[in-house]
Amino acid sequence: MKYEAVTIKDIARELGLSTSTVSRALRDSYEISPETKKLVLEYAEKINYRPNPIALSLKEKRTRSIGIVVAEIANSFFSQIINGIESIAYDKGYNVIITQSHESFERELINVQYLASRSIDGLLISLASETRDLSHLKHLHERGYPIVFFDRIVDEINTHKVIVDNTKGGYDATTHLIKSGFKNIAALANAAYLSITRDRIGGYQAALEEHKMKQDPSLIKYCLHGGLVYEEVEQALDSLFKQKKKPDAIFAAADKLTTNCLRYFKAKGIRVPEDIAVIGFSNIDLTELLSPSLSVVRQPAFEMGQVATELLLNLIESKRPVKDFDTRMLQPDLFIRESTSRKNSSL
Amino acid sequence: MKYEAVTIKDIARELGLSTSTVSRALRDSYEISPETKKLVLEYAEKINYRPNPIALSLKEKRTRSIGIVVAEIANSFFSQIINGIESIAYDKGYNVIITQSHESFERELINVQYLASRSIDGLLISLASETRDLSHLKHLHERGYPIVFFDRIVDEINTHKVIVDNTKGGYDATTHLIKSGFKNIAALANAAYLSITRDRIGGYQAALEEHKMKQDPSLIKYCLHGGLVYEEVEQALDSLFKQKKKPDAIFAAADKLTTNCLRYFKAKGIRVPEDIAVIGFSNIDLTELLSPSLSVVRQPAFEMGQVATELLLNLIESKRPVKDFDTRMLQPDLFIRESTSRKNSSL
DNA sequence: TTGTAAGCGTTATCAC
DNA sequence: GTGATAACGCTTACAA
Repeated sequence: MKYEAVTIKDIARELGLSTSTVSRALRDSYEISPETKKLVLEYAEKINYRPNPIALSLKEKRTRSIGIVVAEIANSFFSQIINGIESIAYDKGYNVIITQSHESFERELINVQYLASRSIDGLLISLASETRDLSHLKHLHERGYPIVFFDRIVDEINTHKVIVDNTKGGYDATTHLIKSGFKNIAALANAAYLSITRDRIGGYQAALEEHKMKQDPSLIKYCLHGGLVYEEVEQALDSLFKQKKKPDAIFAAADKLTTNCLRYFKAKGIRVPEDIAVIGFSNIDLTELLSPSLSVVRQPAFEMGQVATELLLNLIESKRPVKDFDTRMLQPDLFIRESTSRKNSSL
Repeated sequence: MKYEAVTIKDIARELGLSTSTVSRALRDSYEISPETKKLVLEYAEKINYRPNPIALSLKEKRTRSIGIVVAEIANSFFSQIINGIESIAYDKGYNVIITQSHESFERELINVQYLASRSIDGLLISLASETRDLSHLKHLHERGYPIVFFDRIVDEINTHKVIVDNTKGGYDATTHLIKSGFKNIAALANAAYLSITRDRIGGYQAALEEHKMKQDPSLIKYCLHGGLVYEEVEQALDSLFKQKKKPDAIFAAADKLTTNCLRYFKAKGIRVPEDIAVIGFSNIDLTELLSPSLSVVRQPAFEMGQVATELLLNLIESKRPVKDFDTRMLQPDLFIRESTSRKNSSL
């Protein structure tokens, strides 16, 4: 069943006016007599006329919409970012179209192409963990299409970017574990080639180095899909715990990695923090309700969404091609709770 | 900076052909000579031509997109529904536009109008808790606009609907509490006029009645925004605990109500389940990691999204106006965990 | 086999 | 103060 909307033509025909008169009356143009305006506005109201944004987009070559690609809206970090994005976008009269990649390159490609071709005016994207080939984004960027990266960024494309200081986050988390007296600190990370992985693990390593702790590469495990599937985390942890020297603490460098880690320990009867301490890079909002309550590095996600959107709208509304691009770095916060507290701490 | 896409005109000009020839060549029409086709396709490929879907939409009066309005994507129930919706929609070649009402009537109105003004072919909606005036949806529905309601539905609009058996969910949860020996069972619900509230509380009351328990209206508290803001829940619980006869168990009839309830108990030092038992109507995926693990009524959210989408696509693709509408009712599941276990149970 | 023209809904420009 | 026309990008009768 096709839904037929009311158009300016319908109004014009009904009132015996031309479409241009109706159009002008609706936009309250000074050229139109008060009587005609009243007539048109009242009739439009009566039949509930709404301008067709598709037609407007075609004409104006802009849609007043921006597109988002994130891995998973079910992830608190991303849903908080989205709320930040919406808060700015709506204010400026832009609508927001949300899509999910589910960490799949193919899905990301489809979404980016759909969004770009649908003539959204600009794109906010955090890459899928599978994504290594960036040509789909490079093409768009080369043609002047406004893109802002957040969270998972890339060096190859020179545009605005918003991230948290991931190196510091990893460093702070690890330093906290070291100072709490843990000796054998493992790390569980997303795909190795992602910017967030590189930086967070970099911070972890820097902390170990600074405290003269020996570095054991076999203590770092990577999950290609960021722990989206439990089995991935299970496998990583299985192999971690099969080693002779078992870790006494673990730094989980992403949301899903953290929760699936906790699931694993619960399933295996491994106690936190008695048998192993856990600190997560996580924005889940139930951390204080977990058992034990969870120590985390938390990102200012809402703010990240806001900043990214402001940068994108700048790009979109700029009159001339933008050459100078910013990379904004926000600060993460460390929240220490029960999951990393050790009674026999050296502190 | 405006992004200028390649059009058929550009190709036509470059190759010295007419736009119609180019159009036909691109769609592999039988009328076009192999040589011309080859020429056009190769050049289109070379300059990375993509048809403008805005123009197509204007022409075809369809967008192959469907719109969603939910209260909050940060709510697991809704994000699971959305995943179900996407799973069907993508399969059928439809794209999905997600919007949030944040339980606000005004925001819902804006979203519905944006979506309906022909950016999408049909609408999937769960009402905002604030929404009492349905005229925005009635208008659309009367003009034949395809709408499917899920979760929070209304009687006044006759179209396809998908819900869970909320009455049974409320009944099962309450019966479980009664059988576990709790005597003074309170209920915390969303806005009173919502379908889900009516049914879930109806089930709660039916269970009390069946077991000849006295019904105390002051044990039922309503939160106008479904517990979206903590203060709302705090206020409800404060007033609940100020009463002389304090509840020994509580049935929290929605996701955010449940988690904010737990937050409140944690803050006040009220132990669960020793001081009060808690059962939630919730799809959060961390229930087993909470302390104590949480008993819940869980909805088949993914499936609900799938069913709703199938119904919507039927409406959209139907050749004639649909007169017969379905209300599909799915079954909720009861998961019993620690938060409702009482040592001195009568069982 | 290819080109011309109309139309989708809207607005800007130019007439009257 | 109002109307006719062209244009946005595309498809499709209808002509040639």
